[in-house]
Amino acid sequence: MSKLTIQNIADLAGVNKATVSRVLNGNKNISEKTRLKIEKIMKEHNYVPNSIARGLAFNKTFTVGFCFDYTDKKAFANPFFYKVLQGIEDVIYDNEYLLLMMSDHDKKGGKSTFERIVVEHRVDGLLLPDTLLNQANYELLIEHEMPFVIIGEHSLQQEGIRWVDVDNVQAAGILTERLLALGHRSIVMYAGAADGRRDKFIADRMEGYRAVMGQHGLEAHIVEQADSLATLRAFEGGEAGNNGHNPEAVICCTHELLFEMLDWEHGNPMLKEISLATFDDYPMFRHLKHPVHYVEIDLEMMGKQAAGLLFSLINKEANPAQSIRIPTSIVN
Amino acid sequence: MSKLTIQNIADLAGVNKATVSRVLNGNKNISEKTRLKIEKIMKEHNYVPNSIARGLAFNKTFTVGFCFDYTDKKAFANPFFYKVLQGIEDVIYDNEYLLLMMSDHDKKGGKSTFERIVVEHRVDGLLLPDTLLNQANYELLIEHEMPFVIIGEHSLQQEGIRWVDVDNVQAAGILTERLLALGHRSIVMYAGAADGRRDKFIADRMEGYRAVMGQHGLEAHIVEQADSLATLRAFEGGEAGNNGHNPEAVICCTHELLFEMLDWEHGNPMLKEISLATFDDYPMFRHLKHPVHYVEIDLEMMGKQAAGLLFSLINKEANPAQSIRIPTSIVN
DNA sequence: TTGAAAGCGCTAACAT
DNA sequence: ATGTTAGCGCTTTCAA
Repeated sequence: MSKLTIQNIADLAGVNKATVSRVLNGNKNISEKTRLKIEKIMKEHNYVPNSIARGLAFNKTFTVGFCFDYTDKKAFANPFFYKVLQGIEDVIYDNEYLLLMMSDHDKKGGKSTFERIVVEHRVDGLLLPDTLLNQANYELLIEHEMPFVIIGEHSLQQEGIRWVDVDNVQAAGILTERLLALGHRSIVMYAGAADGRRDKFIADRMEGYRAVMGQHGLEAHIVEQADSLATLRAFEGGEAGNNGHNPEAVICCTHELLFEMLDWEHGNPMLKEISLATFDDYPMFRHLKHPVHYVEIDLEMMGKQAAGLLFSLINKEANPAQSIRIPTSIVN
Repeated sequence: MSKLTIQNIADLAGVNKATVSRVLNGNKNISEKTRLKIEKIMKEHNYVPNSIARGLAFNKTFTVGFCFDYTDKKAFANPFFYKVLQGIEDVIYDNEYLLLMMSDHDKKGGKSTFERIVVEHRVDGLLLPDTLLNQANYELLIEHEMPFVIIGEHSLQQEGIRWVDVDNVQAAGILTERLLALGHRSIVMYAGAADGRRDKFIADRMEGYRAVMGQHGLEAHIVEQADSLATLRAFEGGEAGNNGHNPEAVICCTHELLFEMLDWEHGNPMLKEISLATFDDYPMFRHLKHPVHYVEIDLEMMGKQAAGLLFSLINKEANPAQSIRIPTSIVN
């Protein structure tokens, strides 16, 4: 039974519980002799301090929250999610912390889980995807002085928001370079429609693509709406005034767009002639009907950096790192 | 600032903090008048009780743990994981609980996270996959009187272990029925090699398949090891003494086996003639080079049932449900 | 170096 | 119906 309290140990050792507390917290003011005696007794009885009581005294939870977004399938049902998680866990466990996970479920009438966790101070800090940092959540975090780090670059314009993200400009750049190296010249980027403001990560990918195309003296063709290969071609023809041949390569800005395209073109022989490319690996790529080029992202590193940054905020370290951009590499 | 304590509210209301505590906990012994007054003050000041202090007094954490297994990709990188999770969260949040997630990371030297959480009583109950319930973990849970429910049927022989699982016997049965309905007679099950003891869920799938084949007067052909379609055929020929034609349909017991097969047979025209089937949906199935039949599982329900069962254990309800088997249905 | 005592914020007898 | 008081298990002054 782990019902042992610090008082029990103190009694067994014939000392005051304050003394036991001191060995628990590595206090220097204690004789080697009594420290060893107490440690021995703690081992023998498998004593484990009650972390709740500890938390109450310290006013800490020793827990970091990780909020995820069910609606963001991309970030959840694929390796993105768990590789990042693995990185996060690594550093959290190293710090003797635990991970509280939540989705941003709205509860009918009551508070959302996110709100509850912040308001009740159930965690010492929070990691959350950019998609979940809206104005309301932001204000809540600030009001309750809850340290947080965004995973994915935030689109909110507030100063002082720390985030960790893939370097999407660079990623789009090397992806474009790769397609150029394969001999392609007519490279189209399929970006998807922007409802309202364009997502930052898409905008960055567009930028990286444009830059590299420009460097090679080629024209960038970005398609927002499409529903067939023909649409991609038509756009290109209209925009650039060339004679409307098929693109040699298409960069899809998200997996969704890629799969959408594959759905349209199922069985279309023209597809075979086209190089497809996108961002982030996906374990099923090798089983697809069509090969796909993609950039590789060190997601575990991303998780580690995010958690590390969060801890430096939690511990109020002097000069916490600024926001961090993770570079990507191309697969062969 | 959420620095308000119960004492502050008591002072503002001109009552004792015990009275405030009573309205917090819905105690009946309180006049409508003072209750309303206190509630008003709490609202005005956005008072939120400190859940750690609450936990200390109640000796509860108001947190349920969910342990997952990184090594089990099947249970993690696909919808299995998050649909179950969604069900779990639903009932947890309804109960005003929170979800602590962890992987069973072994820490060099120190305790694993699992161990820490159990020993430190950081949660009131635990949900964990069968793959993680080994003898050591089981004993730890019992020793610390930690309520738990297994997701997936356990293979440990201890009595009184509660679990929630898909009815794999039934699932294999209806899958086999479906293939028979398509006119196939030569149906092979590819089960994969059993290293050590055969996983329970595979054994169940084998059983369901055998039963239905038997009912139709057909011979069951279960292949454990294979590395090509030819191997499947050779086995069939050797076993049944027929002339070694290709199977008309192959049921792969896991997604891994299915993908393995697709890898072998990439570009093999024979594959086109064969119906493939497996368990659980997978969002990429429709993009595969080859159509796949599968059974549908109400995973959200599974999560809800598991969490519900756990709560009845945590709350020491009189007659907690026994282990639960979730039926599956076939997709059309 | 060690002990005594107060306090973290809340609940729960026991009084009144 | 409300107040008083003693914990829950730990940390942390302040004394000794």
